[in-house]
Amino acid sequence: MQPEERQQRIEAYLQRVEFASLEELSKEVDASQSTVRRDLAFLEGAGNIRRTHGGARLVNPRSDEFTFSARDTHQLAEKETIGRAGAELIRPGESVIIDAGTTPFHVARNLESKKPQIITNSLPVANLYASASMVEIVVSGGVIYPRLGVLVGPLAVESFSKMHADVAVMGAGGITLEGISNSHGLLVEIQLAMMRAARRVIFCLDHTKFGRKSLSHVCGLENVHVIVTDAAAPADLVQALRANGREVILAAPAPAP
Amino acid sequence: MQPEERQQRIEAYLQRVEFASLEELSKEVDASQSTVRRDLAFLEGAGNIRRTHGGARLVNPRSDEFTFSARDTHQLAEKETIGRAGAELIRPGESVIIDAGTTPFHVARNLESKKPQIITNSLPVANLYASASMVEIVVSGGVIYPRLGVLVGPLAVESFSKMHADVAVMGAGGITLEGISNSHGLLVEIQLAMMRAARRVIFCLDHTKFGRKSLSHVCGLENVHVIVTDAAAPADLVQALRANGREVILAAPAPAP
DNA sequence: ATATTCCTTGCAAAATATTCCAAAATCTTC
DNA sequence: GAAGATTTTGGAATATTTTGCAAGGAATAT
Repeated sequence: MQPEERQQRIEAYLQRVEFASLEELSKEVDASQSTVRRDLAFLEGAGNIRRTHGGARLVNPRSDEFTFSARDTHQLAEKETIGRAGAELIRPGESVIIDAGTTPFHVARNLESKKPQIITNSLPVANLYASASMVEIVVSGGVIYPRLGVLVGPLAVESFSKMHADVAVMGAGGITLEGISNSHGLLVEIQLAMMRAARRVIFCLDHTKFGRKSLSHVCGLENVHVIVTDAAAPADLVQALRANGREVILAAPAPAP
Repeated sequence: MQPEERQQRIEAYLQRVEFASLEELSKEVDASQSTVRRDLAFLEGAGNIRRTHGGARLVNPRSDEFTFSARDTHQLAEKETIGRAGAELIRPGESVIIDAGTTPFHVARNLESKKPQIITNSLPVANLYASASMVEIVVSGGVIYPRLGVLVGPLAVESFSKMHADVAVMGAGGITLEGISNSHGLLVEIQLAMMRAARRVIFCLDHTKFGRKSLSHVCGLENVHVIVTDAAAPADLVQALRANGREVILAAPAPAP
């Protein structure tokens, strides 16, 4: 069997089962585990597959920044790190707009001690503090966009255009020197309304978003005040962003206790 | 079993039961308690789960855990029965306003096959269909009222006053011949807006609400078109309501499967 | 206050991954 | 075609991660 064919079969098989062990795969394509490992390493590089201890799993192409799958181990450590660093930027008692998306979600998680007023269109964020009375949380109206758990539509836009907040904590699908972009056109309008409603705009993006352009252009860099990312962000782009006048914060992993 | 699969199963199991002990979980996934602990620590980091002494619980439960659960558990069967009967009254494709509260929640649960458009200010209801694309869900804006998971405040009222729906499925704290009453004053204004927005108003109340008056008066009976309750409702009051011109439906328990 | 249960930490064993090497297969070049 | 170079493959040795267990300490119950 040709290597290419073998890799295709591995991918096809994972397409069916979502997850498979090494043994399973090596039997499926009739090759040694060493070979399958190499194939998986290659496929992982291509981005469609994710290796884990004991096997490999399909990385759902839809599972981008805005998809809240429970099984979202995508850059989890980085996002949590960014979440902590992002929360540092919020002063106690401020009103904070939290965007949909997993990275802003992690900021929200670390916000409890600041006793902020949170305004959001993200159901996961809303649920986060639905039972904790420390945090006041305002939910925008809107139609639920199925897989994302985000409220969208005119009602959502309208909600934000009537509000004012101290900070907006935003997420996105990509950032370049040309600006911010994200993968869901529906969200652009809402994100713009959020940014208009806030005095300070913080974008939280893990390093994989750097240099990437998603489908829809959101805004240029002039609307962005602070960018929080992790240490693995490409140094050249970070430097260029700083030269452009943006404050870029590289979040350091939590110190070992 | 692979770590990822195990973690998924833990999460799936918690989806079902909302809370589980270490022993329970370790038996469920057939791993040592140490391993389950580690998995839980990881899942907690991901934010979907909260560890407690003796086990773990879901952070954003898919049901009405935070509503009135302690009081509710022994009337669960009745409410489910009422929920089924209430759902019968909805025609396919209608737009339905769902009130906050556990009984309307149970109606919502039985509504999937009708492919309705749901409009609600209840987070539990919103979460119910957040990932199912069969049902379109519109969420009103508002401030989260902590333990109830309801959106309240001017934003919520305003949302409903701008909408029109076929039916409103309502809950309440009590019903007498004088009308409907509710224990949370904050909700009254919103309930009135909901009722104004709908052509048909259905109240779903278990038998314990009959003859009871709660703190705040909501409305007289003239605004109520249908009342759904369970078979244990006091016969005299039911009769009086019917004499008053209300349609009262006594929901019969579901036949054993 | 005592007892029990539960959580954390450190450790050794098992499972899995990585690296290295030789054999087989494939591709170059003549 | 054949000899040699290059790549690919399978296996073995070595690292790393994960798992289960046990001891000590914290939280909860009696």
